[in-house]
Amino acid sequence: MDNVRARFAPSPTGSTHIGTARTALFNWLFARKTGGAFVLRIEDTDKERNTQEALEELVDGLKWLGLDWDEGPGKEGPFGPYFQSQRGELYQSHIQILKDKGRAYEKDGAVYFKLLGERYTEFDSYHDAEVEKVKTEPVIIDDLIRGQVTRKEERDFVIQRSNGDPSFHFVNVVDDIAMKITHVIRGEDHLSNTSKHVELFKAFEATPPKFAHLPMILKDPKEGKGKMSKRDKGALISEYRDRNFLPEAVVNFIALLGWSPKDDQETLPLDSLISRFNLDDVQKGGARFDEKKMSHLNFEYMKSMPLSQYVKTAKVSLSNTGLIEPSSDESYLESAMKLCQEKIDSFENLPGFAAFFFTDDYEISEKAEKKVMKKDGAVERLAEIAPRLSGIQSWDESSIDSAFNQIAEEQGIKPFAWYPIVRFAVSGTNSGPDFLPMIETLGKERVLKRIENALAKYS
RNA sequence: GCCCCGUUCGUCUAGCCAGGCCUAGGACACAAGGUUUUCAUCCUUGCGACAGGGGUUCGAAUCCCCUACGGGGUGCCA
Repeated sequence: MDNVRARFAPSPTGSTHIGTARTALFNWLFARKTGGAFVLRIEDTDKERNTQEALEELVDGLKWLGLDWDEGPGKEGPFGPYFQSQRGELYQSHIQILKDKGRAYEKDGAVYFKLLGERYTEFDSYHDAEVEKVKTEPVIIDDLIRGQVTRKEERDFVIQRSNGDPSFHFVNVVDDIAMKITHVIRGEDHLSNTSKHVELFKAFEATPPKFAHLPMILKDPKEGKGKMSKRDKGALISEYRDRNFLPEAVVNFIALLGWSPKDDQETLPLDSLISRFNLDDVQKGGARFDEKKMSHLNFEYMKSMPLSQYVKTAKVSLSNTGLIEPSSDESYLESAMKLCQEKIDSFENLPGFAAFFFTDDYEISEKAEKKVMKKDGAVERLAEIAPRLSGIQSWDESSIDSAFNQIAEEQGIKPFAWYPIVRFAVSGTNSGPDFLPMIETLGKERVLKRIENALAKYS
């Protein structure tokens, strides 16, 4: 395939939806895969609904996901401008072309596209009125995912609204022609409209591009019926950014919604996605969003991050919650994060998981308290281990280990008898990072201090 | 209503176009067990699907038809 030109043509009317992001991703992947161009075109013809904030969010979102464009806002190319609101002249001249050909006419102040064929009127129950219809030749939509789809348009449609704005169907086609778009990859919700577009391409004597209609992303049935909407949980990509999900994981996840690499490989970073992506492998049926799988993928990426980068990202969520200062001890932070990295699946949960490393004001789990401290002998265990730990000269994992082993041996029981109690005393919970390294990292002073406090509280 | 598209484990999917290798594979989730008995990690095992009915065929998840169900469209929204 030479000279592939794919485009992503969103209209900035609200927050960026996960389905919108996937459409962008698939276009981008296809362009990168084929060595073609990825064009970002802003369809802002609906003046009432478009906002600057929505545009910024869209652009930020694409950048965050790592999707760059070859032509578009901020990156002018030979077919600009890339805002439809700035292409009025082109549309006007094309309205005129259709009028000159006798394929457009005015009615009620709007301009309609005129279909070819025998006209008749019929009662239409959906519109609850007599409407004029046209017996047109069937239109064949060449769809890379669904094969050939045949449809008929039977009513003239508006190409310019009475307020002077050209309509979506019209600008879409005019720009696809003008920008020499070869492949139109978009949601299945456009499939039924595509016959309108093909009629328009034909009227302009242009070859229609190849189409690929992506399956819809459906709502969780618990949330209702239909396609996922912006109000649904997990629907907005800004949500993932705000929750500190890794963009690589989000991209990977949405790529797997409707597409599969055909083997058991699932953790696919952007460059693997490019090399393996293929439009033929896109699923036809709708997909449902699964937050658990999203988290799983996020965890995979979190585990494989280099520690230095993990720490960098962790700092953001830790300082947002006030747990660390910019001046905090870097090496302490690093060893604490090393223990967290293998345990938790999102940076969102990090503050809750790791708070005790950074503050004495961490949360005490009542459940853990009941389970661990309310047992007979717990306080005694804590009291007898304190002097042993206090006696350790060089505070490292193996010394701590032998302190526990020693007392265990003397009493003829296993060292694990002490673990949960000490863990609770120093962290307020019965779960967390691996025990010994955690104790080492916390440091002798903190550990002893907290055991002392616990003793005072529970004695 | 009409038109178009779809339907494999709870979920994402492999297999379908080129029918036998499918007693339908993987992942997430879930459950049980294990990991020198923290644990949200890790490992093992388990659970679990071809929407239904007809046909074609020696043979169908794969091809055809019907039904059911789901989705989309039917706007001077995109």
